[in-house]
Amino acid sequence: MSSTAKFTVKGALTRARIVEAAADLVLARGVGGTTLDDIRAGTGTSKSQLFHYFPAGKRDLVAAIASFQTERVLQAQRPFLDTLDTWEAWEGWRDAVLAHYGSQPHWGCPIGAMASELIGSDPERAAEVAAHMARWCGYLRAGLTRMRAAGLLRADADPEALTLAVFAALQGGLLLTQTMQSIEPLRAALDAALTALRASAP
Amino acid sequence: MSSTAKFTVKGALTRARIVEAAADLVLARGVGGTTLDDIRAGTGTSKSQLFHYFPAGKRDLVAAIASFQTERVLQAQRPFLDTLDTWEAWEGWRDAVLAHYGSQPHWGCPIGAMASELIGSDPERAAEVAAHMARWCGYLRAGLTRMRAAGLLRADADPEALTLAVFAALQGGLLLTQTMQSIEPLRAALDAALTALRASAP
DNA sequence: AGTCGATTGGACCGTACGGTCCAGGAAGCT
DNA sequence: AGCTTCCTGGACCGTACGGTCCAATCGACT
Repeated sequence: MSSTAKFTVKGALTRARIVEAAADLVLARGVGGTTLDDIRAGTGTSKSQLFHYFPAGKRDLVAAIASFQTERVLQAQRPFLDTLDTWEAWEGWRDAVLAHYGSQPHWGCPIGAMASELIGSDPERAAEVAAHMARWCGYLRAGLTRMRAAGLLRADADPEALTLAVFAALQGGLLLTQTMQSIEPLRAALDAALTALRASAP
Repeated sequence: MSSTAKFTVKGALTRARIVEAAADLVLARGVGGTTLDDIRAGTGTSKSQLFHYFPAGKRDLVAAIASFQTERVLQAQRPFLDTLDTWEAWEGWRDAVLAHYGSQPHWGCPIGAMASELIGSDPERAAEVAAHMARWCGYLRAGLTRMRAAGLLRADADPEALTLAVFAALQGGLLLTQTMQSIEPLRAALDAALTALRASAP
């Protein structure tokens, strides 16, 4: 919410610069591992600017980063994400996900890692991140629901459970991607998830 | 390594008490969210004891916790983990995993969450945790390899890829378990993974 | 009993980090 | 131009936290 309200163009630009640079730092070193001074140095700004654009300090900044990363990752999955109505779309989606995460400067999922880290230290922010993840899941579930309605999935298939399975495979694949420094786990996880999905075809 | 060497029985006991209590705290609040004072208070010990039993301080303690949690979680999967040679064993394993994580006081995987958090702040410790995860994976891969040899999996099945897929489903399911405060994601993820596994049967 | 190391308590220290404050520009508006 | 609001720099502060130190006590062994 909010976004560019109450800032001039210049201000909004500076704010955006901070969020983007901070997002990269947090992706690389985690929320707890990134200090405001790191961000200040990495963006060529000053402490007061950070608190000018994010009055609640690190909390606000973290929330902004979560939104930013969510938009970025959802965008990378388009146009497939909105039209997961066919098996071809799912294949395209899988490829888009692999391409996006394969091209990132760092491994792992910005959203999943933040959620996992924050849940123990800042439940409120963690809930926000969880909401973003739920939104993401919503696209998958919507596609599966439409596919079932169209007869591409058996009537007894459970879109909710299948959604969770695919999303879990995605998140788990990304976690392993991080620890193993390789894209293979993600590929294997997604392939298996799609195989499981197809097992629910009539 | 090391373990009870150079400590008396009483000392080893205290050390174990510290590790166990600290493991719970770290599981609940993350590594960065748990201070040495928290641990001191939570175990009724003193600062000097922490450094007596873990000379390198938090780093040593974290490493000990990782080992402890790994043993605990591997133990919970036995005896299935050692004999993943049949489909029945895999079903049993799935149930054991669900039962173990369902009975924990907190959601999420102690190992996966630590790996994800540490990778950005303490690469050395993260590598240790990753090694534990690799050991865990080894059991899955060994089972799948034996199954292929026994003809329960097609000759063109890739045990390595299937291992990654199952383990990713497990870790991803646990991550969602954490953010959604429910065991369902884990159940759905494991069911889908086993479905994908069965798709590689002759 | 006496000795020596293992064990424990807890005061203390240095610093890194989140956050505050204020003063000095830019930039928009009339 | 003059006023007001936004923007920026950077010194400063309080404290939380990892880590150190030393003295007191316990306990195993001779």
